[in-house]
Amino acid sequence: MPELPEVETIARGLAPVLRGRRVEAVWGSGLPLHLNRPVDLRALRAVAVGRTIRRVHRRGKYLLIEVEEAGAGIVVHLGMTGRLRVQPAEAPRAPHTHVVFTLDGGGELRFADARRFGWVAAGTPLAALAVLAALGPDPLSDLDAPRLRDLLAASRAPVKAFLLDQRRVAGLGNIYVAEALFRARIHPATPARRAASRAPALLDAIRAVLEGGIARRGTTLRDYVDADGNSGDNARALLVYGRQGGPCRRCGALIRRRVDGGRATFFCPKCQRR
DNA sequence: AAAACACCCTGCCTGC
DNA sequence: TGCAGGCAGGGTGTTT
Repeated sequence: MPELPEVETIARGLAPVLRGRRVEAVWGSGLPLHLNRPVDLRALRAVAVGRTIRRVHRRGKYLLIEVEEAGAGIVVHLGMTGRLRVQPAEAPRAPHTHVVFTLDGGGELRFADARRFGWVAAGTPLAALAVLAALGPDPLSDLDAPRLRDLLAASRAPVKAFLLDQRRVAGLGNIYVAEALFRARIHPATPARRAASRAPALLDAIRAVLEGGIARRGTTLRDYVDADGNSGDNARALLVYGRQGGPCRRCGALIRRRVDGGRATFFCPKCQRR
């Protein structure tokens, strides 16, 4: 599932290939993507066609492709099964390919997404997109312990729901939240405001799991591949996610799985007490 | 106002 | 062997 480390890995893989390339055309499958919304091809073409890509980076889980026009660019959200690759134009397109940017020099930037939870949109400028403007601080660059403490203290939500809310902290999904809470020894159902005093440890844990995920090039459970089509290696480093019934690597107790808000939650009942 | 929940989608896996 | 049903969890819109 593309969370911050997976999007970062894709951005790092795409950046050297895309930088300096000119977009010549944009194609769409015609199928709607996220929330049954059609892709606004006209807007994509207006921003991208004839322009040169200057920068490829990430904000939270959003991939940003900036063009030469000041601040303008394309934003891609990978949803659950989205894939972004640069491939030769003559190479066969993967199933569920929905948006294709033709590049000068013969390559194509292709967005494929089996479940169509992802989306692609234009921003003029990117910063004006409401979804980006609403994002909370990036835990690797814009967050410190006092700020996290204040954010936690202001929320009545369970700490797991707090961390999944992109308006609070940007980039965490179900996998890395489970891992971070385990490392910080915080039970997922703990009210956020009661976890505020442990903000320093929680921030350390968040950074450790995200940096580990990036170092291992992302977590591949089933669908995720990087910009080169390679799986990530982080799944073997997971300590609680998907390990229900297995022994805790720290204390040996059996990892539990429960469902909160319709989402699977994994934790060690001994290391993470309420 | 914030929190809880339903919903979109497809592929894979399980159980009958 | 075939098929129904459950599950995966991103974000958003609606309800509580």
